[in-house]
Amino acid sequence: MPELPEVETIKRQLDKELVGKKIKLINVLRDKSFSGDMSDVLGRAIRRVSRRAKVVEVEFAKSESVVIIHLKMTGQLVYVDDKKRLVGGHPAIDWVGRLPSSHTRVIWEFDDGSKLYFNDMRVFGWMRVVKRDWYEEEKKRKAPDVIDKEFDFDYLKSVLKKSGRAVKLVLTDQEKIGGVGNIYANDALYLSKIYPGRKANSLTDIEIEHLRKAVVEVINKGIKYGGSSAADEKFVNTLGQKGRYQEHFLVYERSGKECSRDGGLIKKIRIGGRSAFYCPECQK
DNA sequence: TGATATGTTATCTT
DNA sequence: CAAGATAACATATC
Repeated sequence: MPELPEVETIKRQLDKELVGKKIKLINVLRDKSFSGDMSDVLGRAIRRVSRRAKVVEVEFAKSESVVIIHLKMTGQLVYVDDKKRLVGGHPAIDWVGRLPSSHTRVIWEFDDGSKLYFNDMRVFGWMRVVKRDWYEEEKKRKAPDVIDKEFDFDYLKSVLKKSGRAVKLVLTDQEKIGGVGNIYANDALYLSKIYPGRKANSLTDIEIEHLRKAVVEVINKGIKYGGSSAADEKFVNTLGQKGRYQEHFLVYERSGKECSRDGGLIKKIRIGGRSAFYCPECQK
């Protein structure tokens, strides 16, 4: 579930809570979920939590290493101290249930007794300790984030013109554009009135600019509403800070419902093995 | 029981 | 070789 807005929401919460705390120990309950040499961050104080595309980055004082975290489809981070519980990620019972849960893969314990739980039902996500220098070089080779200045008309056009794939697949291709996943891709295409299956290289200049604006708009809206909690809302109560973007979905998970623009019935199709939602009346 | 699931990547197949 | 399509990862829910 987490796309850029969800990861940004998590990043902001964690940055507010974790800076200055020292990690006492890291308890790895599932080997696949953690890699790298943790001795380089144990006992070090957290300096900053940041984000690049869908990756959370944790920086430490007096350390050559950083910890990077990818939640993939079902990862969630839950921070708990005496008074509060902050969560971000996949909506699952862990948000409000007892911790650690059967999905808890890694636990960080801080010097003040607070804890950070990394839960991940499907175990696709990861936490990695990597060298800062190596990671900085890696990042230079990555595609720009969709909210970076670099993501302008010329950039998007050059990416789209090079591909004959469905435009929705290009939008969610992290090699080309950082941070957009299925939810926001569907909504951005709806906003710009473009059929998700259109060949990327068939878009006109005007459509490309509409699409670029729409992507930026839905991503910023997602951040504003604290991300989205998609389905499974029944699992969340007031203890879990669930996002509210799902209340603003334009087409995502709205198949069979009316398009708010012209009343057309929203259809669900499959593109590249993933679901795509669109209004057949206004998306061409 | 079978289909489906929000992300990424390895492995085919053109 | 490269672009594109598809399977795979591991688990839960409808």
